[in-house]
Amino acid sequence: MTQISKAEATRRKILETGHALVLKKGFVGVGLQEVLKASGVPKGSFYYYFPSKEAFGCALLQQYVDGYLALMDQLLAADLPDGRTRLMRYWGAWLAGTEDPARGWAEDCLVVKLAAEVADLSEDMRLVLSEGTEALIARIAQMIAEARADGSLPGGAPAPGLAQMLYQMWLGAALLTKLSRDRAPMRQAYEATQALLVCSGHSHIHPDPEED
Amino acid sequence: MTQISKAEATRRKILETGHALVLKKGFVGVGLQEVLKASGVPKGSFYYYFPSKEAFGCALLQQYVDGYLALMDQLLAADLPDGRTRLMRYWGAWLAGTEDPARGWAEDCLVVKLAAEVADLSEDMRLVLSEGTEALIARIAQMIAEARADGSLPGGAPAPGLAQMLYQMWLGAALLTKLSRDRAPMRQAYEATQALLVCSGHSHIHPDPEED
DNA sequence: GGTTAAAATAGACCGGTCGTCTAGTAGCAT
DNA sequence: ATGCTACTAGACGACCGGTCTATTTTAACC
Repeated sequence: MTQISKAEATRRKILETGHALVLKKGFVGVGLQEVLKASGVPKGSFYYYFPSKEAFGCALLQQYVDGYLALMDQLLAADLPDGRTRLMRYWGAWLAGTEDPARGWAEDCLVVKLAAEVADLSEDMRLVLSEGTEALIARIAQMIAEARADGSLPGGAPAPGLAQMLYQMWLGAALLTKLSRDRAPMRQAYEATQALLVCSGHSHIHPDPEED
Repeated sequence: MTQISKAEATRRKILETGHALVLKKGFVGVGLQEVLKASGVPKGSFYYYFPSKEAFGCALLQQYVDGYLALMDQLLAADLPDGRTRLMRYWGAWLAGTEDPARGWAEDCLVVKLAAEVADLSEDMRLVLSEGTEALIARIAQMIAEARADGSLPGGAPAPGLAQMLYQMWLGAALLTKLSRDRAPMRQAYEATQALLVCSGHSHIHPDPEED
């Protein structure tokens, strides 16, 4: 089976190198030539592995969200004291990545880097990212629900809305951190998250927009 | 003095057209040629008005933040029933722009569109945007403080931190809205904002990260 | 070992990139 | 009118963008 995986290995190598490059320079900011050279793959080979740059971008994003979601599931399956700990461990990872302690994983987030660029550029890429975040938010909501079920978190606003709102906040925090080169927004988000989860019983976040 | 303003008018025209184009296609995604053609300005003239594409980008962003901040000051100076109304009017503008009702102004925000791209691309552009958001957050904090002073909003978490947290949330909401083509995140942000402003007395967002 | 199909590559293609340069026009002051 | 500056004009260079066709290398099979 090494023959099959040989091609797959090359494909993966391109994707991997592409990820790193795109994270730094954006999608349109990176040329195929650059990716290929960095991957040690000859230029002519690109269209053997991908039908177009856009398809390459989709694969890149798909691989990323798959990996991310898998990590989430791993966290969901991990046995930890309670649901609240699990949830806060997730947010903590935004601040400081699981392996690399200093560099949080917010600076490595492709959603943060590419969402705005991709949204107007390619419908296919947009969809991959959009569905990815949707699935992610669903998992966060699940975490909240479980934490409430085991009593480690008080009830309050509906979990799905709260999850979305929290994710939004962290997304914005990551963007602002990227922009200001200061981690204060991330810390702010962490503290706000704690506060919101505990006292969300008071703040009614309900899904009807009826009010003046 | 029409001579001076003639050149200035052309410069402004380039900036204006550039704004629209960049908003759709990103900064690196737009070529000078395209901007110039759309502006009706010949290609050779560009380097008379701007020393480089980067400088053009800085001017573009500077013009944008100046305009935005001016709009904020206008809102701050407007006489409205109370501070809370003023503040919520600001957030309301994110949802539905002042003039164009359907299309909220979140889709037209250059910070949302360019922050991630510019942060790694150009230090100069990054700084313009970063200082812009900083000033913006300060004005939001001021609004919160004034609303508390006139009694239309209860006290609670320190205004600067709250302002930053709210802005982050809206930034993330705008990004998610751009990505999903669904305004639900924006509505979510609006409701969460109301809840947070009113019940922030309970949720202590204090700047010490001491707890298990 | 020779045939054949698939995997992988080389390199040309055309158009666009930013930026430079020189020649030229318009408008005003003296 | 002359000279001077502000501004326009577009060709030009070197390079890089994504894409494609033709070609070579590799492996499989009998």
